[in-house]
Amino acid sequence: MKIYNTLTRRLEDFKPINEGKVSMYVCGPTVYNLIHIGNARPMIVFDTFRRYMTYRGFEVNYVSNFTDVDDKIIKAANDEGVDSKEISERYIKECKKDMEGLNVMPATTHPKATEEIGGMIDMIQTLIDKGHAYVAKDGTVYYRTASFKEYGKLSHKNIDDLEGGHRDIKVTGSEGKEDMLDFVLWKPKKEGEPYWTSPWCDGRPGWHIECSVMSKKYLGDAIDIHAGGEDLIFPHHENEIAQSEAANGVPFAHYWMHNAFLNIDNKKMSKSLGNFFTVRDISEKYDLQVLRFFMLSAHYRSPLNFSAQLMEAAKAGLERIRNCVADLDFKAGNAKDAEMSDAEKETLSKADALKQKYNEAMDDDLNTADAISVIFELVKLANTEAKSESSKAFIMRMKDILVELSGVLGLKVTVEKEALDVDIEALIEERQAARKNKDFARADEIRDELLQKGIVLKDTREGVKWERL
RNA sequence: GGCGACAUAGCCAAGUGGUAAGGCGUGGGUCUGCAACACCCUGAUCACCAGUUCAAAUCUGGUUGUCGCCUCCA
Repeated sequence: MKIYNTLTRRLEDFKPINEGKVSMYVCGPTVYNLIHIGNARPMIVFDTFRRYMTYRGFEVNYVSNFTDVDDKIIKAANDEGVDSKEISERYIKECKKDMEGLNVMPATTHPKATEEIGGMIDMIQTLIDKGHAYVAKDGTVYYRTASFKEYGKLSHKNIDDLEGGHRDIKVTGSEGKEDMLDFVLWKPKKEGEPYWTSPWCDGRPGWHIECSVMSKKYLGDAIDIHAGGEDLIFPHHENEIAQSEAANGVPFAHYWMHNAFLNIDNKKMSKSLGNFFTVRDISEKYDLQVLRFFMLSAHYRSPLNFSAQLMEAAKAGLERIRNCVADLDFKAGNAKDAEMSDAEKETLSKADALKQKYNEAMDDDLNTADAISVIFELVKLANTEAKSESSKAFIMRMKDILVELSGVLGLKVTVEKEALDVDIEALIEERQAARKNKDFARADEIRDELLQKGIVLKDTREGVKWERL
């Protein structure tokens, strides 16, 4: 397995700290609103990575946090006149609902920042004790960036550039800082804000310290992979490294993985541009599996553009895979229990070769676009080779491979078969009779009627098939 | 100003030295009462220029263009 490591800027062979195990931390959302489709990209990408590693036999310990204390949450709470906990709990619940729709597996652990304050205070104290942090007059605790020689190693920035940069925007209210680059570990409460008692002042933690602490607690001082959106490289992940390595004395994450951004109609998604979509918005128009398929159709490190047209294309593509699986299912139901023919065995060996190709694609820094193309090659093979006279064993094997490989991508391609209402069945039978009598007007009438009820009929060589819209 | 990414057919997107995967769409055809599904056929010399090489989309240099980070942000 090769992974592109942001730290070294190159593709590296993945070597876990502990044989056969993967410890992985993915920065989760700040829960002040419904998650947007940009939030969904890392969730889907790294969930797919996790599924693949699991598929390849690794035991994956996957931790993803919820940041549930933050300015935006407090603002949302004040706007609504409710407690900030009410806001965060509400949106954690909604986020989990969206994740389910996207078929993103729950993490091994989903820690919440507010439940880890004790650990944060401990780590901040350690940093102060080691001289990596200091307390300002107002009780704010800052990280002493200059004390960490390797600061900038992830984002590959050099500190002089950062300090002497030509940026006009200066951090305001930074009088207590020794250096402009120092960042907050703990800040004093303001009126109406949630707070915790600490040795320095009543207040709350800075954003960066949360992830360092939660990662340490649930995965240990050194972890295999730390992942998130590319915008987090600086300052968030850079600061996490500074905190964790200064406090723990060992390299933090061995591999840093970052997904590129999702754009909307070639522009960065933002509320001000009016091109802002929540996952919930999309779910009203599409099965969220379509969104997942869409996101995996490009490499995770490439910027991906979102548009209505592309969603339609994704929908059609996913439909092609599902049609194939449904078709195999249908044929299997009628197939005879016969020995597999030599031709079938040969086709299966082709399928196995494709499976190998799929693994190679996924091993290559999670090349899901290539992996999907392999699935389409399998679809073509199945559509061409599976016939009504094929053996059941052959058909089932082809189907299993398709379902398995799609499943590793988190794509559900099987359709739940449900019992039809008796009257619907009667209508289908009546229509068949009408067709036999060449009463096509009546036949079409029935088909339209069923369409109204959301049932689509297809007349195939093997008989009538139906599916729900 | 600093750092970085990208530029492949109508659209999306793999491919990082040996004459361009896959999907969507388009057009034509087969199957079907029709429709849908499926199948067959249909498309690019890889932004531009120069160089390295027997050989480049793939390496080097340059040009142009798009974008991201440097500020809360997936």
